[in-house]
Amino acid sequence: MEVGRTETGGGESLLFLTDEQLRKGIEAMYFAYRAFTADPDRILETHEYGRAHHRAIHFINRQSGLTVNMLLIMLGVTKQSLNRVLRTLVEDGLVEARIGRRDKRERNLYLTEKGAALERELSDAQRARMRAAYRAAGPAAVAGFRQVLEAMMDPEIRRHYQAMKDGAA
Amino acid sequence: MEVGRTETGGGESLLFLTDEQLRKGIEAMYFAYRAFTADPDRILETHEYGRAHHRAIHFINRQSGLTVNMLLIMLGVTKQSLNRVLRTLVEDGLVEARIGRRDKRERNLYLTEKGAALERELSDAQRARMRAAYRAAGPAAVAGFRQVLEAMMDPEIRRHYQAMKDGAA
DNA sequence: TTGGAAAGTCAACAAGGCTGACATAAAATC
DNA sequence: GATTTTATGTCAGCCTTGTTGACTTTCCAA
Repeated sequence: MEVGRTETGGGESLLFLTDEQLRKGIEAMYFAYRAFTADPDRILETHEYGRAHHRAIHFINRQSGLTVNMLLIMLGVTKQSLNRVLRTLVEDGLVEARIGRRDKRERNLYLTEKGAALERELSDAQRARMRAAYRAAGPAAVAGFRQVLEAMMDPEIRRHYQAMKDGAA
Repeated sequence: MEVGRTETGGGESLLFLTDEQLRKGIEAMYFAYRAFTADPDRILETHEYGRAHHRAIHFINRQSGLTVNMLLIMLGVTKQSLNRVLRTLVEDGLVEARIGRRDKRERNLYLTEKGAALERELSDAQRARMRAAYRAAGPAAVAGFRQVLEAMMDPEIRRHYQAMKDGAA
């Protein structure tokens, strides 16, 4: 609590670590996250889906063929909770669950064309806001934005986040 | 969608606006927000409260004496939803709702000592994570972090966010 | 004095978390 | 080959926190 009100020997200001600065950061996270989810939420309403469906669709699109267990780890929810969501997506023909080749206990998840279409609609909207914010803030700010967010994540999740590469399984 | 893959005439790279960069930003927001709420959530559990109580307590602490209507705007929920939360906080003696001096229809909200104690416990935990992230990323990154988050907010909320000054009503 | 704003309340409902218990198939191990 | 572990699915019930709609009370201001 008494941290950040002095200068280091090296002369680098620590004023950015005052409680007031931290509180502004906390509020910024809260308000920005609300805006961040608002656009997809509006779209989801018209499709009779919720935020949980969006998350599942996002990660299945991101890493086509990932297993239920992997998705569970990414989302950090119980299998019962995920299953409810996943079942409706499969029933509605947005997601296909194929039995694993090597390990037949596993289910590999894929978006159907219909699922991919909804994913595009959702991520277009979300990216539009993110792009506007990025453009307004500029590349240096964006780099800092990403650095702070990464530092805030739980370490295990951060590893998954950093490992996630382009599209393919 | 085809944006960001070229360079401007001025030579400034727009590679930070590619869909892949935007997607990483989206995922970073999601994962970081989850970590951001995890610590307070654990504390709230032991007190039989939820995230909604935390938010109310946060803003009442931040702007002591604010009205129910103002709190409604900050939180972006319905009065019925807020009322349920606020009622338990008043009943449990964490919040005091005083009738407005000028306008007696209004209720000005204040934290009691007990309420302030819980607020401190919650925000200490939340600040600890934020401080660690700030320290790891450094002041320049923090400035960028705040810039991008502000640019992402809805304009009306951003005005409130920027207007909110230190403590007093 | 009356219209409308601020606040409170009741009821009903939905999404999406949770726990616990149990079933099945397949893989892994003894 | 028998047993245990793992991955998945499913049923039932609970909680928090959001929603809508209807209605009341209080009280400022035109």
